[in-house]
Amino acid sequence: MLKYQQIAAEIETYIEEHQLKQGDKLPVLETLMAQFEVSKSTITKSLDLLEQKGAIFQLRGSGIFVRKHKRKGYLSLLSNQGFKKDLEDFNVTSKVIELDVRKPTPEAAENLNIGIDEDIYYVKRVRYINGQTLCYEESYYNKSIVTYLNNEIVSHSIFHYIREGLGLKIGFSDLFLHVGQLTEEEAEYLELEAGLPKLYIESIFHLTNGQPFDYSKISYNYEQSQFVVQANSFLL
Amino acid sequence: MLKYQQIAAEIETYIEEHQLKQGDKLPVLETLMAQFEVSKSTITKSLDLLEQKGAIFQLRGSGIFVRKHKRKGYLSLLSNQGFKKDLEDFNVTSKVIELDVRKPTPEAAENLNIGIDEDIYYVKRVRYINGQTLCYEESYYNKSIVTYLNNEIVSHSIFHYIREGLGLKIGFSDLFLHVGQLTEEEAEYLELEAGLPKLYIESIFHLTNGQPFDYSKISYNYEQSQFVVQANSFLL
DNA sequence: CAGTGGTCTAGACCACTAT
DNA sequence: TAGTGGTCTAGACCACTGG
Repeated sequence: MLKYQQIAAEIETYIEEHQLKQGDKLPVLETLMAQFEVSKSTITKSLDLLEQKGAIFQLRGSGIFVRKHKRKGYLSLLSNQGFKKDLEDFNVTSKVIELDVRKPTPEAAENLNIGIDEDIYYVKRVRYINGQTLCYEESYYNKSIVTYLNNEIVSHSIFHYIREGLGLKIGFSDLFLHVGQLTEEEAEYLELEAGLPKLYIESIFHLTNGQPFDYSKISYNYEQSQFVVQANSFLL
Repeated sequence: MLKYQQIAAEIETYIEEHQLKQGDKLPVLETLMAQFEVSKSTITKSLDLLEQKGAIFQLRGSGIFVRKHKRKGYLSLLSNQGFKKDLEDFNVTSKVIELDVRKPTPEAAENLNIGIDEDIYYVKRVRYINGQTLCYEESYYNKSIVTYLNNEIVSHSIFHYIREGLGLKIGFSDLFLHVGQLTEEEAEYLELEAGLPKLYIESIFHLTNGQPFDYSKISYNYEQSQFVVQANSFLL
């Protein structure tokens, strides 16, 4: 682990363990430099990381302060992390409805940046959190990248398998969010009524080299859909 | 304007003007250093900024590439920018329903970090975008910070006035997002039916020194509620 | 293994905050 | 105006990608 990541992690742990609150002051730069025995730039990089994550804020001429929101139970939506791993703290299970190799829809081909004659894995799932329906999901995986999937893999974490099993490096994603109403089919899978609200997300995941490998359309149970965004500076 | 911001802006303009697409390669670091006559760290900082914004991605050992999503008409939701200024490109107007000085609700006092006996400005508005209803909004401003508001200010951009008129520096915000159903009152103001979906956002805005000055509860017309998140690395 | 991006340093100098 | 964070430099060295 890199120095600046290590230091960021340690500072975060420190804040956690000492139960520091919003506005509490951290040691000044010089102290931190001495304490961690690194140069100013390295400390600065650590602090910038924590600032991005919404853990602290820095005020030139004044100091470094803890930043914290008080509410629990929200999914953190950060531009540099995507949906956080918070979900994994809960018991998430999946029921596989369909899994096969087929040709992509024109829409899927477009988003995966492939021809409509190339193979993809098609996966349809319903996911549950603590026994309640979480989302209904249709996914398309570029088969020339994600070369193999089976029922076992798909009913657990596909992404974990992609990283660990296939050794691929996931880089970044584009998420498109809408609010809408459940269709009959979605409502049935989510055990809700048609016409009720849904959070609908289309996502495209890319490897670190920019190749898209997964295009998914997901409808979330609105009762489970609450998240927090910690925003920083403003260009407004 | 700082060097690294200036350079980032120029690179972004360059991408725009040359209509570069996802995957197009930018010059290597050494070239950029020479071209802008700055040190490596400065270029790196510019590029990191652009990477955060989702404009490029960098691949060690390979190069610097353009990153772009194709869809238009989405509000960009970035952790380091909040809701982007995209909205200002459209014609947004406001109708003020209520505006007065009063005592905060316990909830507002809690979120503004003040006592329930201190004064706040209470504002209720409906906002329109291109003639359609955009959102219904209830806001509480800490009067000891936002010392004056009137109908004229409130029917235009309150934040613009806070920055320019009052000379305050806005630092960061916490947004809490939910999906839900419109109440009778909200539906009436938004010219929709009760029970239809809504995007509901509670937001708390802080000055650069961490003081909260605005607590707002906003219900968005779901037809206007679509946004994009460009996420980067993964801790998953 | 050549090319390229990433980390880290030591230090000069600048800009903002609070008193 | 003292204290504190932010920018920028020049350069050494490291780590990854792809032919």
